[in-house]
Amino acid sequence: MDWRSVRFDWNRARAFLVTAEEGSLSAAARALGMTQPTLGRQVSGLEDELGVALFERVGKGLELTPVGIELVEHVRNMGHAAGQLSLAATGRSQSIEGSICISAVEVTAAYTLPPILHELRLAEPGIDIEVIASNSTSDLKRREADIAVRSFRPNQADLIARKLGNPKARLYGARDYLARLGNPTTPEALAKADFVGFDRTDLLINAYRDTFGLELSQEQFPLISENHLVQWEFVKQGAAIGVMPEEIGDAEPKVERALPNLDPFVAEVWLVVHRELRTSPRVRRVFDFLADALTRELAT
Amino acid sequence: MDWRSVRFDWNRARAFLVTAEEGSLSAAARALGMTQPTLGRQVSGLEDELGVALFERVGKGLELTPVGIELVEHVRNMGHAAGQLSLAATGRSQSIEGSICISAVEVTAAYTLPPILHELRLAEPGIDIEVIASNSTSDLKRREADIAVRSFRPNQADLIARKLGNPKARLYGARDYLARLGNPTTPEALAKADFVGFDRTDLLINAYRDTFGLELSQEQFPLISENHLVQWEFVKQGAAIGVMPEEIGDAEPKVERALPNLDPFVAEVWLVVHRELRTSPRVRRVFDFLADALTRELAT
DNA sequence: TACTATTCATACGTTATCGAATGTAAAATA
DNA sequence: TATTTTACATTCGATAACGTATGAATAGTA
Repeated sequence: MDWRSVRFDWNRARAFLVTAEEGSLSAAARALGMTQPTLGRQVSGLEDELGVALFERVGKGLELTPVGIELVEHVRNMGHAAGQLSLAATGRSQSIEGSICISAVEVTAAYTLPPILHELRLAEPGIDIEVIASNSTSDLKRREADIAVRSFRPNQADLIARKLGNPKARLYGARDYLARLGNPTTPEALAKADFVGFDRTDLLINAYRDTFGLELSQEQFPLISENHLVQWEFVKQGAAIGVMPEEIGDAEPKVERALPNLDPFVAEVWLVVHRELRTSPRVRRVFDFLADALTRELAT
Repeated sequence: MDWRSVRFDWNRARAFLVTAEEGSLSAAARALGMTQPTLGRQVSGLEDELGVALFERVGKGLELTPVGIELVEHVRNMGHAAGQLSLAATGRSQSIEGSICISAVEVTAAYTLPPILHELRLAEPGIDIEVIASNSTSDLKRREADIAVRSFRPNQADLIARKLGNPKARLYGARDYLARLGNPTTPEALAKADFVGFDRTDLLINAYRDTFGLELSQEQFPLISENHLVQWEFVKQGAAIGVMPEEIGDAEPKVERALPNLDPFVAEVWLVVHRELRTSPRVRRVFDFLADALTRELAT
């Protein structure tokens, strides 16, 4: 076998890949945890090494040359294989120490996980933990996280999911806000209040009607935020009615259940991990710990 | 996009790949033009980085662990993509300067190419040339060489081939050796001589019968060498009869044609290049130069 | 058994690479 | 138009990687 064609600096190929995908050296540097000069040197080093111009320096920013567009396909293949390698290696790693990344929706990340993860840190000081708080369903297959807490069963084949329970979500409002509304006891009475929502689509209105029997209109959603934590702050400050899991809503003294007799919304909680990672002692340890803690949390 | 999974040192992956394929750190170091301590550091660095044991240090030499066997598949994919990248980049490189690698059978490499390549060096001082002299049909698709001189039309789709001519090969023997045989003038008389051959299979005997009408037996091939240059030395020293292209055989004063009236063996000469590399000015320059020079050589 | 030829591991001086700081230039913003 | 933001290029000291030299251990051979 002859290795002439693989002798070039592979790290420079990585720099090229990330730079091309991110669109700038600075963004690539942020993504890789390196500095912009380093990325710049590596990319131009690759250009010299291959004898081609990959980027065109056009004022501020870079732009792929036609040659660069053609070659980025190949570094993308390299990157894909590198990702597979990393995935398989993490799965086969037998060391309990290292870092792990958990993805969860904002409310879970902010209110549910911290005490659990604190316990985990005490039990396993060698494990470093990173939490990604995002309502977007981050893709485990792309290694954005090692473990994810989800509210639905993922349908991807390579993912292993365990259902932890059925948390109940209820309507909450600040005590003074509910008082101002006259402490409504029927859906019809509450339907005159303001509500917080994720966006301005009809999905939320339909969900309120189907779940709680509340007939609401677009005008009753004056406060919109994609961020559930921001929504909750609005609720706590008495600006509107919002939805929260029981465990979190009941623990907040400023608010109380609106229409406590109403049937709650029954959600699901799934703990998800990539099949490849399941065999790693570290991932398994965290997965089992989370599963245990969250199950207990939901049982109360 | 999240790049956590590609943050590991890709050069270490390359070190792992070549070490696994070559079987030892020392061999990998030779193949990559690095030193053995460097490769050793890179491999163990990757092991630390991934948290897995890739090799088992067993006495002399390394042995892949089960995990290593599994992971080498992925670095092989990386290596394949890296090779594709290098190939495409070389093809797109617009710089005439750089190195180029030419593969040819030993006789061509030793006698035909040197004067031609000397001329080329004078015309293009910026091009460094490497010649691989090998009778094995080195694979252009694996980038063992950029350009190859072949005696047959390659049938791989990605290769571009140009036929340069039909060199004639004849039987030669040292003058004193032919005199000792009584200067044979018929195939029957020459068939009592000794011959040199590539191996001990029947292919050569059949070729002698079909081409020159010589009925030979295994016993008449006391001198065997895979190396055509070694064969030629045997012929020059009067040890046996051998085959050579006319241009080379006639230029050697120590030998003369055996049975000069016999029809020569008509061979073919093809110049071959990978389709991807054809667009490179450097490769194209060398290709055209070689094609021109070899065509003139064969016309004389 | 002694010898040779490999192999991988270690120590140390040198080189090359990296990151922090700074400069420059082009968009976006006001 | 002045200002801010964002991006790439350059410089220089610190650091990490490399190569040379050497040692230890193993497998093959006389």
